[in-house]
Amino acid sequence: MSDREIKITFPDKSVREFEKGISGMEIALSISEGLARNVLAAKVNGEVWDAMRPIEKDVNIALLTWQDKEGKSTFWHSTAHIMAEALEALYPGIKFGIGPPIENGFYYDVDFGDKTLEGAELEKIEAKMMELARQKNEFNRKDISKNEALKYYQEKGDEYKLDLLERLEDGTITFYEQGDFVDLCRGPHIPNTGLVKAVKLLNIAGAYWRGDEKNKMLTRIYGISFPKAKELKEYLELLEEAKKRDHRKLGKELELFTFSEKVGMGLPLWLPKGTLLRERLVSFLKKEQDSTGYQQVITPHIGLKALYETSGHYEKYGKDSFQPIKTPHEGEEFLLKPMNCPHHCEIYKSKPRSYKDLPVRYAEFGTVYRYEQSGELHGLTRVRGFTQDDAHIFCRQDQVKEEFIKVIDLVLYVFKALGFDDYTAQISLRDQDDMSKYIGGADAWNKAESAIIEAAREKGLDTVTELGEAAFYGPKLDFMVKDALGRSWQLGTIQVDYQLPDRFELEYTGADNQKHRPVMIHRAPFGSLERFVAVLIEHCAGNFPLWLAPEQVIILPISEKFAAYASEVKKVLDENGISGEVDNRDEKIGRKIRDAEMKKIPFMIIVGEKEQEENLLSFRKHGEGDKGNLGHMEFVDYFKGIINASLNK
RNA sequence: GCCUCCUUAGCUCAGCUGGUAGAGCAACUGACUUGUAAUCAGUAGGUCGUUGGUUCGAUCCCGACAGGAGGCUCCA
Repeated sequence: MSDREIKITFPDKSVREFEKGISGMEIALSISEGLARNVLAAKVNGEVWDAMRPIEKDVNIALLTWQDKEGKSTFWHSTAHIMAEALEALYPGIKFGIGPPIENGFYYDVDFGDKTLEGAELEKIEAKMMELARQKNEFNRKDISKNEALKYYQEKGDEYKLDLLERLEDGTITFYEQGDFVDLCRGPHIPNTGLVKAVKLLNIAGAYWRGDEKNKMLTRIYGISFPKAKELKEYLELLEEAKKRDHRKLGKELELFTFSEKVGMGLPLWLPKGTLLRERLVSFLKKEQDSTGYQQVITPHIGLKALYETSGHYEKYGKDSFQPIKTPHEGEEFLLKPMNCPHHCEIYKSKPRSYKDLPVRYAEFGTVYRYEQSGELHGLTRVRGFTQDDAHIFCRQDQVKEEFIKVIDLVLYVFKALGFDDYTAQISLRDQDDMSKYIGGADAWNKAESAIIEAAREKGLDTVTELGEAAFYGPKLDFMVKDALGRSWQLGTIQVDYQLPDRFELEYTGADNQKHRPVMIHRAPFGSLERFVAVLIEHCAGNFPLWLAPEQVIILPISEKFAAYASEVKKVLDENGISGEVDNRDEKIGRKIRDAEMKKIPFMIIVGEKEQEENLLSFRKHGEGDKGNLGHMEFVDYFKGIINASLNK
């Protein structure tokens, strides 16, 4: 082999020799024209490169197409550049922030100066983008010196790009050029604009430059693009489908909860059916907690301001919270409780504790109130008054890991019983560069963080670690679940806390007859009942597991002549803890079935002449249709069998 | 809190570049007494989110406020 040749290793480990300086695209062409047509980028030694970029040495290569995640990102990133080109053509003089690909599509942050971009203009931009795409302009990569780059943007007067450039090292800077547009960009990009066959700009939003509220707000345009028009259509249909699962829509349709302008935004009103669902969740968890050593406690909804001064919450959140409640007594102030822990600390303090008493586990379905920013409220997932399935475990340092692991087990059991198998476990640690956000010393933080990391590892959890996401008093392990539209929400949470025990001067007497400080673990498997119910609704599209369904069965008499028999059947169900009503409306059976199906009631029991004569019931399963006849108790057994199967550990 | 958009009957939505509104479903009344995803007929229901302004005249145009949607910031 001559030194003009290099060895290329493919994902299947096969090796071929090519001439030095060959590009990913040329390699693709050597395999097949079809592949070459679809190649968007090349992964070279694990790094995504432009397909046209020459390769100068022996490497591993994987050719990326639309099927690959990185292929899609590259495609969307390039589309963002096309959008920028279109915008510059339509609105000369605008300035650009950043324009990255995201999970589904891309965005670009733009400073339009005095102009406000209106939603109606998006179509015009889309049309311009498609026009540019059809020109099949190549994306050209160009190494550029920092000085030259600075000069270019100084002349252009784009302070955002200059801001970005200032943080970059000379020698690592590249420009990408397509058509008449040049952008500071690390790349990579697709070979040419012509690969983009369909574009949809989805919405306009405001976004602060560098995500900092103090900076200017830029206009962010979100969009998505595809290599085939059909795929865009399918994507938009998928979005429509997802909207049907939206808990806000289903919550209204299934009469679970509502909001009232008069009561106030972010303050959910639970309707009877929603309350029943919620109570089932509560008793499910209570039962589990009772058998794992928790004790229920109840504390009031308000507490003296001094309580939260002790806990540190007032200092941290006081000015952004619901303001203190005054009383006729001058100087007396109460706060709506934003969390239950201070109250629980005081319960712990109500009597002397011995090391033999620990761990002590206090659980409360505690309703708390937080003044969330108005723009952040969202259905049941982000509200201003909500109920946490809270508990605080007070234990010795040597019990922390074991307790933490027990809590993880509980959370996983809850998720399993409800069919959440697609969650991520996130370890949230402090931001070491900005300790002003937190209370407590580095030593306590180190201990707390390593306790969480170890426990998660021991349970074999698949975790991601986020720095700077910790609570102000301690690190946490959060369980995140996605909603119908792919947005991630935190459900279960477990937090280790060395600060509150200090602040409340909690103690226990050790075997050495000395006073010691307990460690506190905050935990909530659901997180909050509101958010949990919201995500549950979207997860099952309103088809709740049988044991949770607010209406488990509905009895449908063929005509009013069988109303009496229907009540007999209902009595049997009632006696066996099965909840359901009789549909005595003056309607045909087809209509009653249809309505019950729409209400997503798991079982329909149909009773008419035949059933009455033989003392049977005919039943249907939601979404499945007629399941035949059973005796009353046979049905009860069948029903209970389903529930037991889904709740067994 | 900040950007863009939205708000018409209980619900889902029509309403042609300004002349005080319409459908389907639900509700109510009556007929039908029904066999596995919508029986028929009739009745009633809205100061077009609120509030200023422009106009002879505003659901429609402009402003403010409230609520909602999608983001940003935030999230004990």
